[in-house]
Amino acid sequence: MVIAAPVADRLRDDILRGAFPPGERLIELQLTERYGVGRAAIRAALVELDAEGLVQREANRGATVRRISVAEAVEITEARAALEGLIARLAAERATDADRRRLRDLLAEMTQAVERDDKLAYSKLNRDLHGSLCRIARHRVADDLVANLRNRAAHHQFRLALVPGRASQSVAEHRAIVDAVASGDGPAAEAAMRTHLASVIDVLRHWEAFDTRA
Amino acid sequence: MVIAAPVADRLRDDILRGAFPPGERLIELQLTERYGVGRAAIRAALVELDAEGLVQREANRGATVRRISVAEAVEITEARAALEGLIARLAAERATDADRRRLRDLLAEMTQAVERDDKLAYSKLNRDLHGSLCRIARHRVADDLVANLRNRAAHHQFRLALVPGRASQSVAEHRAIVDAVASGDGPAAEAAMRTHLASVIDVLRHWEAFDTRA
DNA sequence: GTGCACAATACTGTTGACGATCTGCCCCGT
DNA sequence: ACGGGGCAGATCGTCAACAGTATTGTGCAC
Repeated sequence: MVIAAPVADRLRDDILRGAFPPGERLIELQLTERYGVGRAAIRAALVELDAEGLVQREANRGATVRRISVAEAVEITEARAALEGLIARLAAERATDADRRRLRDLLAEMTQAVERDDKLAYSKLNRDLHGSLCRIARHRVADDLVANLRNRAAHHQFRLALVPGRASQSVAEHRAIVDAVASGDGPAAEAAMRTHLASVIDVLRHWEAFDTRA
Repeated sequence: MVIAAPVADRLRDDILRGAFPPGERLIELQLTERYGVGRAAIRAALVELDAEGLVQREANRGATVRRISVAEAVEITEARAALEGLIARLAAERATDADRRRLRDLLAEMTQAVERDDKLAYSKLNRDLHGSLCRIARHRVADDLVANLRNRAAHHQFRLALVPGRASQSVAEHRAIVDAVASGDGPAAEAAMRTHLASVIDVLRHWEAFDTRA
């Protein structure tokens, strides 16, 4: 976390980009070869990612990439709503004029991305916007927690971007957030962020009903 | 975290109960003797507690018990307010009749503890009440995050209980929370929980102004 | 007395090997 | 054919030893 742990960072990136799908076994000796470090370093990285909730370790059975059920993704998003609500409120109170301009620029780019139907760019801009709010809010504790929660649900977030019609609704919700932050209205920003994530939860719940049948 | 790591648990308990004060160096060889395990196990425990934010590790310089500034305790409590607000709301929606009775019993005991001026019992009941709400809310993700945040700020929480007149105000705030949860009013429970933690933050901020002078 | 180079110390970081435990498979009996 | 016991392979958990790095203490020049 604090100490430079390049191995954990690389492994985390690989898991998030899908190099190791959920449920995949993470065998220490294989990782040793892949990253060119000793088993002790791999072990430390696995303990760290276990604490982050990205991998699961069982005694004498090794580590696997943690599977996140839809129900758990809902919980994660609920927690995100609470914390990002706080962040949005603080961002509204602390944003400088430059910050406000930057948020509006990001929103404009998002709108264009939706018009171009460029899901990849939209997904990136989405992350940028949430990341910018975190930076503006200057709240280390909440930032770290939210970053972790986002990582945990990353797979489901990716799936979300592919839902037809989702992007246009999402951009409208983000517009409400940006408007509230730009006008310095903390409570409105918090409410808008909660509304946004509540709509994400709605989509997830929809899947839950569907997936449990399949 | 998931795996049985008795060493990390014991070390965490020892840190929380003050056996290792903030800033204390945690030397691996000494911990080896204290807990009767090899250095590898100690190392894993330190990585785990580092990820939890309880200890700080620096490259080639070892681990120390993390010092939590008052400013950081404020941030931690702000994040707690957001998450425990969610928990209180869910608890209000999900509490059974037995849960409601139990909460009222705890509140009655807290009132008596304040009348007896029994700060130790009050502190324990305080933890029990928050813990009960977490259990009732049945929200694993938020529970885990809150438990971690509480641990991180444990020292400041302890100091809080010693402020004169604090207990009577605190019990009034808890009464508002319990009343809202018992009557099944989710939004009111969330608001009451936020009010409670906002008053905790007020006390912390008071210290901040005082401590930075000293 | 003070500042600096240098050596001694203490501790961490890493490696390699060994024993313990679990999993999958084969063989055998029914 | 099917189920259970045992064997072999794979993998984790642990330990001891070595190398590398930061810190502390000492002596010397000024």
